Amino acid sequence: MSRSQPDRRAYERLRIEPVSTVDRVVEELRRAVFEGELPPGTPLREVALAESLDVSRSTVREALGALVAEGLADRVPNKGTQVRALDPEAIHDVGRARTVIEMAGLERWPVASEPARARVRAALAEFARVADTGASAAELTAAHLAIHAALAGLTESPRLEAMADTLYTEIKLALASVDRIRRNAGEQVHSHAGLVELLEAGRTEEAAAELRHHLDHAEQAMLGSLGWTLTDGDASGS
Amino acid sequence: MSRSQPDRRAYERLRIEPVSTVDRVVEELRRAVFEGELPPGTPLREVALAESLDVSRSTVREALGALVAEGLADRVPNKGTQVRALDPEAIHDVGRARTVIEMAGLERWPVASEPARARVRAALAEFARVADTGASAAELTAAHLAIHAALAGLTESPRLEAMADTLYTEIKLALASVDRIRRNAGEQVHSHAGLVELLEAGRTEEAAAELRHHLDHAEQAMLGSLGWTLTDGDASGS
DNA sequence: GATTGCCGGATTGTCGGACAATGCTAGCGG
DNA sequence: CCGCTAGCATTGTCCGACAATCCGGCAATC
Repeated sequence: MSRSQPDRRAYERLRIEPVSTVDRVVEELRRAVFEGELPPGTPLREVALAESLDVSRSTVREALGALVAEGLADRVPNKGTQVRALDPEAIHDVGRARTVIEMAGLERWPVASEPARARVRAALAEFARVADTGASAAELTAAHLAIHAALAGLTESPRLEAMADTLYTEIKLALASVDRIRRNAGEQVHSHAGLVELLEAGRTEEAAAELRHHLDHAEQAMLGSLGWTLTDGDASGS
Repeated sequence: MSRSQPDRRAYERLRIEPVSTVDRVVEELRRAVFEGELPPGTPLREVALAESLDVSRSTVREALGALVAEGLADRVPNKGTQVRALDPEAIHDVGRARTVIEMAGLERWPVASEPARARVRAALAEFARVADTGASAAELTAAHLAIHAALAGLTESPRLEAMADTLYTEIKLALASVDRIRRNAGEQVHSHAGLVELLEAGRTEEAAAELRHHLDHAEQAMLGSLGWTLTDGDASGS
């Protein structure tokens, strides 16, 4: 063994990602979904997409499979694939799940590695910056979720982080329908900053309580924002 | 609305699941992997599989995608798909992740729904029964994992349960290589029974400690059983 | 009038073949 | 010993096709 690698470390961070056609299709669909161009429930027809995107149906099919695996779409055998529609129950479940993971991360603050903690601080700073410069709603939520992702990162478990990521994906999906994101970004920043301060001060208990409160509140806000827009869809006229 | 449905309720429980060809292929591959017919690292060649299973390559491809999503295989672009090989680091991570989820479930014992608690008791009883009748190693681990799945079920969050399931899948995968499952099934039963007793008695703290200890121990046992069997595979003769 | 049987269009599931792009290996020449 | 090149194996993507299934409507039946 031991091929010649004199300066491996210098190149350690270099990475390239091969972009397959499928990847591009997935990316485009993801964008359209998050952008609200494809509202929840929209059927994703294979032939039509293939023609529109000028790729073969096989490619579209594979991309749709990826979307389903990602939680952005639902597939019913022999019926087709649709943009995922989240009901209040799903929102609640996402809330419960992420509470478990983020709380686990938070409790590990004292023993977490320095980079993991730094990531939380960095995410917080970035959120503050974004909130200040008054960015788009999507950017705001992205920055906000980055903080929570950093909290999940405190677990220092790739699997838990990945799980948290899928949850955040669902949240972004739910929020895609709601354009009127709450404007209280300032208050949000303050709340998170307080959370981190408590952590830095070693008052983990209080931080946990704060986080739990925050998550409960966030869930309520989300449900309130879109709870009634999705219940029973009585769109059938006639 | 309200079409005429006089006796809808009578049919409420009826369900059928369409079995697509892809499903069958996935099932067969899963079986082969768990059975050890396809050891970790085995390449899953598309054409060869297609010919062997007498299905088209498209179908195999889709099945492989499902396996990857399930965590049973890894796919490297332009190189192919292989049966997943778990390194010690992965084992450790699975351990951390499931600890978080199962602990969360356990802490919810007092407030969990009755069916959720009943599931734990049932799984425990089943494990004891299986251990008594001296079943196969695979059945034993399945019954064992069912207990832990029931613990995860205490969270009563479908998403967390699903996440736990993928973790258990990985554990089964890792254990597939190890035929010589620890024989101390009796002791295992005892340990879990004690855990549940503590829960029933409301001594949650002690139960948590017990579970944590059990999980740590299990991880050590797994690492010890296969830690050295998977490192560098020097199979190239010539 | 409600239920059932049947038909036609739309869509998905699966197939087979085809070809370019990529990765791997071995041989060739310097 | 090293780099280059050619060749082979395998995957990525495309195309066209057909059966299976779903859905809505319409006629037939009790």
